[in-house]
Amino acid sequence: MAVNVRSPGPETRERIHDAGLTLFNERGYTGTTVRELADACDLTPGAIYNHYASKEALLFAIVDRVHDEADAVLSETLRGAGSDPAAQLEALAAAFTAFHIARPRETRVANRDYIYLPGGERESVVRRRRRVRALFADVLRDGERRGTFSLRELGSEDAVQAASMAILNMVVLVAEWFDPAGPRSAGDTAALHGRLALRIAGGGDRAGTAAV
Amino acid sequence: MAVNVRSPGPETRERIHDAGLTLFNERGYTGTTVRELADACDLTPGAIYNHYASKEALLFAIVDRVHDEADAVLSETLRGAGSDPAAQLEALAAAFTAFHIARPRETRVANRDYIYLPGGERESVVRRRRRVRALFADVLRDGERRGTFSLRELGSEDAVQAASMAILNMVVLVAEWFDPAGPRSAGDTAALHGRLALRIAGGGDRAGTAAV
DNA sequence: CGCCAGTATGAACGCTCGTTCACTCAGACG
DNA sequence: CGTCTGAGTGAACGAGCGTTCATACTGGCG
Repeated sequence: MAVNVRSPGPETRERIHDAGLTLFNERGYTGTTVRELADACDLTPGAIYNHYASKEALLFAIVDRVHDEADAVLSETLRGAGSDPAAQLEALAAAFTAFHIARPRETRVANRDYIYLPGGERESVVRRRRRVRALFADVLRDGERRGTFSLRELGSEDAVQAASMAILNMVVLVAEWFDPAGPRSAGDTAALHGRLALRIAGGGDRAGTAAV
Repeated sequence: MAVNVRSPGPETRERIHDAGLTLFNERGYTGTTVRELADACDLTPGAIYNHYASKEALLFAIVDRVHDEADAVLSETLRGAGSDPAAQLEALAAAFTAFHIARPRETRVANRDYIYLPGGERESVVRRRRRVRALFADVLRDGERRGTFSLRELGSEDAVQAASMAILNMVVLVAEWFDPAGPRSAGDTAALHGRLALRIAGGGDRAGTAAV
């Protein structure tokens, strides 16, 4: 009856991926039904299964891809940041902020709904997330050891952990409040987060990063 | 057949509330079924409805209560903090951190699952959350105006918003990584967050808050 | 002591869930 | 030109969902 051919290549798969992004973001994974997914792509529920083995498989594809992209952003940023821990931290915080502003749906779904993945896949995601935490913590520890940062003077056991989580949470949750129509641009906000990260770490303000 | 009386007063209602806290926290609101809820309380599904009108009503009771408690903590803290913005900010960040460490299930459900509330109730919750954001932003703005904080020197439009969100996200998400069995106590972590908040705001370090 | 209010049961309600299946059809290929 | 393949339909599957209801029991009150 209706036309069967809507796209030649793997475009449909991508359309489902995108609809999953939008709907999982808005209603959560368990709050989204396969029929809603199908409606959003102008498909019937059954057709979804020509492209993904299950609803869970779609979630994993979404979460996995954004983690790939995040890893790429972080490692490229680190590679271009030199060896100064302050420069590294500022660059990482800024780049990761820009990444989260550019992909609000992806990052929100990844951060919130990965818990619905089946055991093995969830663990693999958890491992990847821990590696990101460790990356920030390592930069802080490195800077602390070399005297660039000053976290020990806060007088708390292992302030590195709390500080790196403070930086990471600032960055990861930026899309919850950032308004693209607001007075501050994405780039400006990313740069601001870079400087706030340095403040948290207690270093880097010495070499005139103040005025822009 | 089985014994019908398990508790005299409104204790059962509280048991359901607590099970909701645990299960919503672990699986999310839409990921939790009324039967799981009932099992966790040694009840049958129907009995739940003697105490709550619906699953949604239970969610609202949970979210509403923790917001009441949060409001109480914040206003009491502010009342006892004097008029110095730095002292206010440090006390607010510390107290709110302690609150989130003490109630990890409650705050996680409130922060994540309030989106599943029906229109009117969700809006009321959103309003309350905005008021908390405004409280922190107001303290920052006040300190900025009085020269206690230094956010303008970051060279970004409205750095107050970004800084207050950085502080709030640090505080609100502490339970995601804080380990009660770890080397740092809850009180110590709360105090550390108070000092990190001052760093973010760019003030308060002048009057020897360094060593503890 | 009789009764009522409160709280439980357990079986059912209609609905919607994720998924499957038999089938259709268009386009590519030998 | 016949055939095969990939992508779609629409109806159905069993399971499980949130919720309701007739019924039963019990402790406290008049």
